[in-house]
Amino acid sequence: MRKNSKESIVEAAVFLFNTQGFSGTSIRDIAAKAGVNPANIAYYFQNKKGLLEYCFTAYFENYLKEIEKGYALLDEGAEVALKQIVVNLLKYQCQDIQLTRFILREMTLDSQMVREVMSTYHVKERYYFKKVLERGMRKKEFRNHSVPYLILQIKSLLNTPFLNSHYVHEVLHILPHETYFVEKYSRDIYQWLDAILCEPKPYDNRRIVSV
Amino acid sequence: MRKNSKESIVEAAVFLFNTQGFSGTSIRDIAAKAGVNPANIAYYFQNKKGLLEYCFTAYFENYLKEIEKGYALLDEGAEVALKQIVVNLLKYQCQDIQLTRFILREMTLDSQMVREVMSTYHVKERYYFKKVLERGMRKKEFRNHSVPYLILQIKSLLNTPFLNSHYVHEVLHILPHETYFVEKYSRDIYQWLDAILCEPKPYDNRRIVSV
Amino acid sequence: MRKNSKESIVEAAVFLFNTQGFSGTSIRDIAAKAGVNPANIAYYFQNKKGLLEYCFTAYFENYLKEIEKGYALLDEGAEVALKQIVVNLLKYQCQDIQLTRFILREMTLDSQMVREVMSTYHVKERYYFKKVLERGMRKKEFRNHSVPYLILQIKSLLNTPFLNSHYVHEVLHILPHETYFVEKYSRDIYQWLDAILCEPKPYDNRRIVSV
Amino acid sequence: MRKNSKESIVEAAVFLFNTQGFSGTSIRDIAAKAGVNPANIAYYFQNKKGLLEYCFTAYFENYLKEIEKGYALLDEGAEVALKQIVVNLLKYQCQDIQLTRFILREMTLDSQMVREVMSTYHVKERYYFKKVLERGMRKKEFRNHSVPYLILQIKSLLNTPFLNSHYVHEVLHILPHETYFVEKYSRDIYQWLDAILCEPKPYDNRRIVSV
DNA sequence: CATGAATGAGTATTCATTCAT
DNA sequence: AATGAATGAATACTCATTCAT
Repeated sequence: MRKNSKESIVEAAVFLFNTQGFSGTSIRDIAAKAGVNPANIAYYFQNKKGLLEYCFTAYFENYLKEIEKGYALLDEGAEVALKQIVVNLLKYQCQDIQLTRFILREMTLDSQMVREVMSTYHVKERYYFKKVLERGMRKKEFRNHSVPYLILQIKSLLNTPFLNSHYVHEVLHILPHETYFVEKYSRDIYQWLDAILCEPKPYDNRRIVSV
Repeated sequence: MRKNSKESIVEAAVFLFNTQGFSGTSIRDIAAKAGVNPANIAYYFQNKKGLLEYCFTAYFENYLKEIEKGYALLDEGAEVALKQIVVNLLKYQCQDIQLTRFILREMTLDSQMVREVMSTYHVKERYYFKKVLERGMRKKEFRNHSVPYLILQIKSLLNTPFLNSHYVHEVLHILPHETYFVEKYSRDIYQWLDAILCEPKPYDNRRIVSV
Repeated sequence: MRKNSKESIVEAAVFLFNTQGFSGTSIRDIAAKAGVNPANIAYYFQNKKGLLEYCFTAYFENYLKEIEKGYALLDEGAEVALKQIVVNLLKYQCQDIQLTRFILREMTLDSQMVREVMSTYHVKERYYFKKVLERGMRKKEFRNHSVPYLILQIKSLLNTPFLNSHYVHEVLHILPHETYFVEKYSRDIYQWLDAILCEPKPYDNRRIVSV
Repeated sequence: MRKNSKESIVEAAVFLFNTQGFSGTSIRDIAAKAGVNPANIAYYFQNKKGLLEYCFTAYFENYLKEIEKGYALLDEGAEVALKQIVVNLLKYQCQDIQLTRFILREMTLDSQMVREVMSTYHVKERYYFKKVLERGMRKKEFRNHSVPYLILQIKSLLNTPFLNSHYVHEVLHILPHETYFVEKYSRDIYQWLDAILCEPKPYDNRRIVSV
């Protein structure tokens, strides 16, 4: 019926996974919303788990790329690289808030897949953050701090607006999907980095490309 | 036959909801783990949703109390109150990390219950935070800032270690359930508050009761 | 709680059996409506089937008595006896329309209990009707007719208003619980008996006691 | 795999509903008797209630048609039409005694569905009966009588043999499914109509088509 | 590519009943 | 006499999945 069955399935799945959770969503719900036959999902993704894996892989592959794009600037300074990573991830997660929220939520479970994702993507992510932070500290750009605790705090600030987008919208009246949000919120995180991490120096944030 | 059927049901439920999610956990799983008959769950909690509501209510009632205990110190200064709220919530969430993780995750869905919780507990929570922050700004204790964005960041830092306790443990090797964690992490948050929020002044954090 | 638990249980049971059927009614529904503990029903009636049997027995014992009261008039003539039986049964079934409807409906099933009731009460009932009809025919009071078909028609007319009391009320706007109904309806049945069964003779229906 | 799953489900359902009642019959019983998977019932009829509705609709749609076929003869006289309706309904109900008994029994409950059926089919049925009876009275074919009471009696005579087919068979030894029954019983009802309703005149019942 | 039919295993829930108190 | 706790079995229903077409 539809032009692009596969695409419309993913679209419907992300929407429903996002609002009801993975376990709370049935393949028939997805098929109904996508306007396709349930058996079609098995055809494209083997089974429900395959559809989940498809979403995870797509998300984290590109997620890592965004980190690597910032990490590539490490030679220009740890601060530059770190701030670029931050803004890249913010933007990336803004692109598809529904998918982001769903992935981040699912990552809080204790499943086989979560363990696999953590042992690959998250370990790589930690590697990049660690490299940047340690280099900053070694070069006296950054003050000394516990690296894991810094990563924890950076990730806290990066993920919460998306994971709790409903709360953020309804209670705080902040709209994370608007372009203004990235600008404002990245400035807040920069401020936190400047205050907590960076040695005081006359530095402006102009170098961070914001595209 | 069992001494405390009701209690053991809740215990098993929290554990399983935590690891598998609410929808991913069957009433039979819970009953099996608790060593009771599945029908007993209906007897005590009416249905699965009732068991969920029981957990939510218990959690948020006490959650609010912790905030209110800090808020009561407002006359001694906004900073004192805010830091007390922070450490209280950290400790409270540490008490039962499993329950906390499960509740925080479930709050990222778009269910009827989530809407209800947000419109009561979260709105009250925002009220207290707002009062403290605005009072701090009015009295020149705090610098001027966007209140919603401040709340967003405070909640980010407070929740993430628990929501992502698995990641925090496996990837960052931080153990949120150890007493050391609260000490270390609350100091990090205080540092952030001092740097971002508080007007520079010779102030020590000794006033914050850490019990 | 209640003064008379047993009585209030039966009352509630009859009401619910009547509206929802026996299988469609749960012991908890009954207990709730009667304001007693479900275990109490087992105490009084052993089990759900016992409660049913109690209703059946009470109903049919008195049902038969009403027939026998009419049958006792056989020496005064078959017509007198038959009409007395008719009016007695009409009145009896009017007394507790709810119970009557429920019993009559349940008698249309193929259960063990139904077979037992039929092989005792209904066989006796048929015996009395047959005796009266055959005597009427022998004495030339009645025209010759098929006895079973006559019984079938008499029972049709006697039971339908109660079995279908809802239809009778809502669609035909006849109210079988009003005293007027017995008067009017028994006259209709007499008219049918006179026309179909009785040999033409100057006879009035005054002899039939209407108490 | 089966040739006619849907048909065999309905067949099994009618048999079991007839003997045990709707509430007393489980979907598993039906599936077992029909030799299909229980989930198949949900596939075809959505749920148990859907299966019930299917039976009701099928029954009453055709039931009304039989009435209308007789009503179409009204121009040939009220008596002709009425007797044709009677014989049509008798035959129709004989066709599937099991379904008829089950439907008639279920109509004695106070459910939502019963109310709906009554407010559509039964109201239409009453309309046709009323039209025929009033026309007969107006044209002096019939004596004056209470229309609702006449309808009540006609329906009594028409339904009871089927509703109580078990009793009729076991106690009275009348076999309503044999062709002889319709002939004999319709003659009895005609006799009743002639005696009670029709003005005395030399009329024979030969006009009523008995096919 | 796509689908309607079908299924076995699983879901939450309700049931009548039991029993210690 | 009466009840709260507890249970095993049964309930209707939903699930992801398979497969012939």
